[in-house]
Amino acid sequence: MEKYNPQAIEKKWQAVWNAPDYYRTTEDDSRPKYYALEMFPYPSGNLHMGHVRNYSIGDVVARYRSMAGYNVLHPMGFDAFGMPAENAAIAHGVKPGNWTFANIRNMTAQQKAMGLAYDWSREVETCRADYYRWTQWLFELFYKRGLAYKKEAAVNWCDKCGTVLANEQVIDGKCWRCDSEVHKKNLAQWFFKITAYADELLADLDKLTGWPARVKTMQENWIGRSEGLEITLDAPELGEKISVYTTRPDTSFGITFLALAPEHPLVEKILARSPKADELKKFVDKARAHSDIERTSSESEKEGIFTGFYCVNPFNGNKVQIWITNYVVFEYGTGAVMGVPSGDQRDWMFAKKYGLDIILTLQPKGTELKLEEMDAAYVEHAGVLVNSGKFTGMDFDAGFKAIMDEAEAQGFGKRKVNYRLRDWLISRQRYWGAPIPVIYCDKCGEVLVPEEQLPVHLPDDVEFKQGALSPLSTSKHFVECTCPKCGGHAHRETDTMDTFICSSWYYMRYTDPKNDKLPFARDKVNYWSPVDQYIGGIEHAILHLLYSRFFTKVLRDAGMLDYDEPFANLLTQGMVIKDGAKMSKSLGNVVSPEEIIGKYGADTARLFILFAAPVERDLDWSDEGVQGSFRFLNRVWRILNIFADAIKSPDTAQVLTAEETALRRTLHKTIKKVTEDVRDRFAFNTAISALMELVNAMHAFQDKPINPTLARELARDLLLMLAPFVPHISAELWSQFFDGDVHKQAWPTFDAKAVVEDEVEIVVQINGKVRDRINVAVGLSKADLEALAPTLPKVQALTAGKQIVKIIAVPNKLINIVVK
RNA sequence: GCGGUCGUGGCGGAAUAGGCAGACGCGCUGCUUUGAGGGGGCAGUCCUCGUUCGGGGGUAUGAGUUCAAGUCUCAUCGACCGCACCA
Repeated sequence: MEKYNPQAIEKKWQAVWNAPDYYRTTEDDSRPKYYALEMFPYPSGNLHMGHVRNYSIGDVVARYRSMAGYNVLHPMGFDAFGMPAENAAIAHGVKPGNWTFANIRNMTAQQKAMGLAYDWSREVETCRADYYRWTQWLFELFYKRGLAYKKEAAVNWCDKCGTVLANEQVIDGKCWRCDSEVHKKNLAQWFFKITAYADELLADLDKLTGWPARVKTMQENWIGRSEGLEITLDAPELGEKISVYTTRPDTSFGITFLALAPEHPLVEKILARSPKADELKKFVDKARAHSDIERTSSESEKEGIFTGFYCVNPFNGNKVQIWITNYVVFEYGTGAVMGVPSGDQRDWMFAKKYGLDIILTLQPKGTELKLEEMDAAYVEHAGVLVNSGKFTGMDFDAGFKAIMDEAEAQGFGKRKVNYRLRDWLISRQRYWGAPIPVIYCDKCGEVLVPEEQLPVHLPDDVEFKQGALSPLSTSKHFVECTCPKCGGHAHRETDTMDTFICSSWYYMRYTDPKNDKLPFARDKVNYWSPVDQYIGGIEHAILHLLYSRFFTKVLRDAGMLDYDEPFANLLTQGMVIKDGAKMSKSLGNVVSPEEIIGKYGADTARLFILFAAPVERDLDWSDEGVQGSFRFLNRVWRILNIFADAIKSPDTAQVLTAEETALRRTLHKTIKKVTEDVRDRFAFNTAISALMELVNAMHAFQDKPINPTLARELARDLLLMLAPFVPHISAELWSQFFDGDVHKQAWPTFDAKAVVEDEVEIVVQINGKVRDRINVAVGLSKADLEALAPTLPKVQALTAGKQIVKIIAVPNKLINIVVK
């Protein structure tokens, strides 16, 4: 018997699979389509275990679907623009392109060494001109649809990366990439108007029945829709009107102060008029200087200063003090907030701290609240209105609505929907990205580069310096240009696009990767889309997954495709952990995939990673566990070699022995379970454990003869089921016993007759405790079981002298006898 | 603070529609095979009392629903994740 030699086998079969047409997929196919997709990687240099896990899961899905009769699209590519390439250029003087392509070559070789079933002819690399040409084209499409605009704003700036960041890329006030603190900077920047789709992005989450609730909740929170009322208050001394936004219009009669953000435009006017301007200015400067972290932390002390000016509550004519505070967020709502201490805990604390008036406007039904006895605001959305003019006595819901109606009727208020979601800041002051295809003409202003002139190529003659602004501005030949409209003097935009734009449409490009007339043809994208199964890490729950949904909706509205959501089903895999922490260089707990594949082979690496944990959960790396997986493959190899003679023998007329019949039953039960686990639940760990049980059962025949027909059936179906998980060893053993290619065979179906047993073990319980097990004919009726139970000797012994109150029988499962 | 997920052997985990808790694997123990480079096969392995048979207990804790609860309900404790002064 030859030894299992994974290195030799894997090389041999990878050579077969690397033939140009082996995995080529076309639309011209009568089978139903299935689009399996893993999030494409950033070409950092080497695959890590997270990649291995991601691709192993995707490969099982793709290979299984292909065997199960689908026309499967399973592509791979690289998210190839981004900072690390540029940092390599700064640190080592390597050209970002050279660095990137070398990494892509290396990682592609590693992916091929994993035996993944990709259609490489569809590979997409976002840093290539034939791809970013269409990224630029799509920018122009957004621009023409009024969804791309430039504006000056206080934006998030990361010093270390030397660029701005989108809100989604700021995590706890820190840069998502380098973890350094982000601060605000006023810059003129390009934005995508994602807020125009806020409502649909929120509403369509309901359509995503194949997404984890967790991800949908995160997106829901991020979009942060709220309904409320915008109220305008007169400030006669200032000759101004101030708008505030509230989600609690029912408390409007309780306004006792008005809080302005330090950035609010009215602050300048107040400073100009106030006798205590110096004092106010000191406060405003201090508040503005605070970092985002300090300002958005709910633990920060709420501070404010009275301006000396008043406005008027339009509901009851009350005089309301105008304060400048450090806790109102300028970017949300109107940047000004009405203060109702009785109904909002922050306002309550603020009022207590500065001794402001408190007016009660709502109290629970049947209870009378007394301000002097309260030590917190009453914040429930229920109760009865008090001190609210003609609305007093109404219950919460009626009062809420009536007050909004009143405000709208009187013209000082308007119902309004607000979102936490802000527009997507897409400019980056970096080199290694798709240039924004805009030209600024001295005469015509902002002009799009004409479509036929795309792509705007990245120039070579740039200087890289740490923290320098927009490297593209150092290229003379890039910056200077003529206006496409008037031919006059002009210069190019020197910012590039956020790489998340590149990755917002790559899965569409896979459907038509060579198209040089359009980003993709409508019929092709419609044929393959939506992605049937998308697989990746939870870290993209908001960023990439929200942006991609936005892109899909915009392109649908532009008539380029005909569906609403890009990813029908989403699987978020867990992390790979070792010694209780995520693998990382700094912790020194990294296990390199190359090392494992070199030692045990790709099949073992794949098998371990799929077996060790359910796909959604974090996976604890275990060197011993890897050995266990290797052991299992050796066991498969050995038992099929032991069966080899039988497998190759002709059929005999002999009927199966009882033991053989039982083994065949195990086989068909396994087929049923593995099929359901893989198809319906992505429960690869339990599918593999079922295969292990089957192989264990086969080992009972290692020393005795086995019926050739059965041996053949076992070998066949076992290899077919193993094929998606461990493609190399399956292909090799298949070629030793059977014709054709295991990966082009149909997935096995179970024989319903073989699964049926004549007898089944029934558990007999007395008062819920197992007291006996009996074998009865399968399907024995409830009535028969109930009649049978009291006659059992063991039951009679244990129930002697007691009264049987009730007998519950569940056919094929159990009997429970209740006694007193 | 708000929202979510989850607590099962020494470890990773299983129990899919409320019906035998601990499948499968790791580790460990014993037996076996001249296998002798991290080899293979078989058996045992939740705790506890009892010689085998068997009895009792057991899924974070406490209550509840039910003939029956790891699974459902409520409370408590703990872990992790997301959002977080959004008015």
